Amino acid sequence: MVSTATGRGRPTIRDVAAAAGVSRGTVSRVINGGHWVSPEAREAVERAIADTGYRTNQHARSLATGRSNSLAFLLTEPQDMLFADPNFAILLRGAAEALARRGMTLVLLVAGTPTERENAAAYVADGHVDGVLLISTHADDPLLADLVARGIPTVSCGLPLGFTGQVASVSVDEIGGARTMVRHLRATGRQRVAMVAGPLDTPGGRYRLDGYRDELGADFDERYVAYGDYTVESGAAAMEELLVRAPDLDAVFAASDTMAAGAIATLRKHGRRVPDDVAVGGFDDAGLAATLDPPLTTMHQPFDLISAEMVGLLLDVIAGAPHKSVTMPASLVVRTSA
Amino acid sequence: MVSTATGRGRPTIRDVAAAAGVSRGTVSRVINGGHWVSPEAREAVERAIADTGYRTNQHARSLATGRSNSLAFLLTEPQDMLFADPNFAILLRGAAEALARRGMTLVLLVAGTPTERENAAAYVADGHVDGVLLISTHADDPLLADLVARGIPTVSCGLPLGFTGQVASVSVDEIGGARTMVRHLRATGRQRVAMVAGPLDTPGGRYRLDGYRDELGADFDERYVAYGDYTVESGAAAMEELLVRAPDLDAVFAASDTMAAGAIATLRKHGRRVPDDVAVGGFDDAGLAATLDPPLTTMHQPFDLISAEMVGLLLDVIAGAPHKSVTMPASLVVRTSA
DNA sequence: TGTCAACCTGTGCACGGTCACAGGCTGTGA
DNA sequence: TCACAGCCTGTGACCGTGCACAGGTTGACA
Repeated sequence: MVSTATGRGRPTIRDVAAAAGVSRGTVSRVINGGHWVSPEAREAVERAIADTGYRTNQHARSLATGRSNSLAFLLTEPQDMLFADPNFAILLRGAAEALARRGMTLVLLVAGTPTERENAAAYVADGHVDGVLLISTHADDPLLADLVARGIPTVSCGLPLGFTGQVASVSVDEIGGARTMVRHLRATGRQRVAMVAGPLDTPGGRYRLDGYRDELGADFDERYVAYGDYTVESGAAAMEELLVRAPDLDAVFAASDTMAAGAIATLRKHGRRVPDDVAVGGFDDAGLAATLDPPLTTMHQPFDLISAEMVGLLLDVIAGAPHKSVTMPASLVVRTSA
Repeated sequence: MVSTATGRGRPTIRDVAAAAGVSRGTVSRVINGGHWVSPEAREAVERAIADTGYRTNQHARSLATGRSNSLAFLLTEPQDMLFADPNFAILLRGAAEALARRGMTLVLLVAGTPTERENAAAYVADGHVDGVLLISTHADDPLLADLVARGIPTVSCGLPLGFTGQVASVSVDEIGGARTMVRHLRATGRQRVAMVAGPLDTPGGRYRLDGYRDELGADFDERYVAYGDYTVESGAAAMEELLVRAPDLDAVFAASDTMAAGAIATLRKHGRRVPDDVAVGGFDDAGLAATLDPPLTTMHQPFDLISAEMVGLLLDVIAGAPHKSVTMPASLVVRTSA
């Protein structure tokens, strides 16, 4: 019997109570943990729930409790950089799945333009979601400052440079990953490993360079480093620069796959074969890595694990746990370019 | 003054009413359209809203109205095919933006596994969202049947083959797009245009082939058609088949960019130059189209417009309008391959 | 002057839960 | 026999909004 006692609409907690011969309070107790409820009452309620086909009304529950049972996936990327990368989709999907497993849902918030940012901030501040999964590459994001100031539970994807300790985060081991790649390049016999680094105000720009420097130790030489901004074009330009400053280089570690793609194009233009003359290593294992010519050796970011971890961490923060910063290992994916 | 009259929590409609010297009902009327309310009362309420910093509580509103002010973006792709394509992200982002403009939000629902499908169906049936933006490539999707049976407002992305007329949809002009591509190939002097078609139980498989056939008219020849399943590998295999059956072909129209990528690989393997010996045209303008070697000439799907149109259509359906099917034009993007 | 429509306003109830509190029952120990 | 703790249950208030209804005011018109 899936009809309701009252006859109209979906069965409510009252219908269940009536069917079970108990009060609303008891039904509520059974639904939420069920402490201090006699076995007979619990069984009766559970049967009544099954009989009536009762499902709790989230809107009513949210109104009463103030919680919403959903998290926001907040994107603060003005450009479509993240969007263009299949990894982003993996992150999004992973988060949605991790939430679905807990009976929660994911609300997608896009905050590209200033107007959108305001709306998103208002939406979050209004308590429509219990917390925020923040996806942002920029270190000095004012939106993050806003979230922190309002005390909204937040987990950042990637280390939030200006807010260390103030907000929980999940990030890949940038330094360790960079060191792994440099070690790999040198292990295959390369002597002079150059680097195309990213902007220093992003964690990927800063810490991947740190890892490169750490691994090289005394062999580190400023002339072998050039900078890009994660675009393909900037990688190509940085490579041009390196070929002038350090023409004897025999390997390049790019701080992102996109910049590696640009670097490869430049190398080819100048007649340097990849990987025969110059080995090229990237970072991210973005979608284009496998389809590049030659297929790119790179550091894989475990976005599926990262998103699951972010969800777990955020729920902890919501429950009152202190902020934590979790680091996930990057893994070397050897293809052809190095 | 952004504090509340009662002192605790956020200001409610009562606080606004008190501040404006009117009743709750009048405040409610001002908020919702404001018909039948005197100019003075409206002004007083508006000022009171600004003074108190009042924002309407969606949970309470949803409980009272039964509406949720959000739509679901429902993905029914078992594999990550859609996810791997940046176009998917454009679709998602476009939908989120179109909703944000209306003060609504987008809930992401992933229904890959059977369990996920059930949960998603239950979630939707529970009235957590007002309607569903369905993203599915499979024609006979049981989830769609379920949605239709339950009378849940739905808009499909792409023509839902088994449900013509039963559900609103937004799709690209498959036939017209295919004809445009074939016309382009012939206009550049190609005489024997072959086709790598997709599965006939998908709209892209069926209608792009129809367009190809229509455009060729009397010149259509069954031997010049092979089938794939949208994967790169299947495109490569179909191309092998075509080279055997119709070795004199001088152009290929692939029903997707991924299959075009496979076709190009096969052609190169057999020493046919692209586009010198064989011109290749694709469909979708997927992310990989621009980075293929040579860059792929293809039909661009306007996913940004499609998503906005889907949202508009779904809101119409929710408002009680009859189901409509809207077709958006695909545009030819000429790169190097044809 | 009475009737009536058009306009504006306030009030009570409903939406479907949660939670605090009071109170009943039972068994134990003084 | 009484006090009291431990367990279980029911009730009323409340979360913040929308909506139907009733009623009040005003002006036009017969």
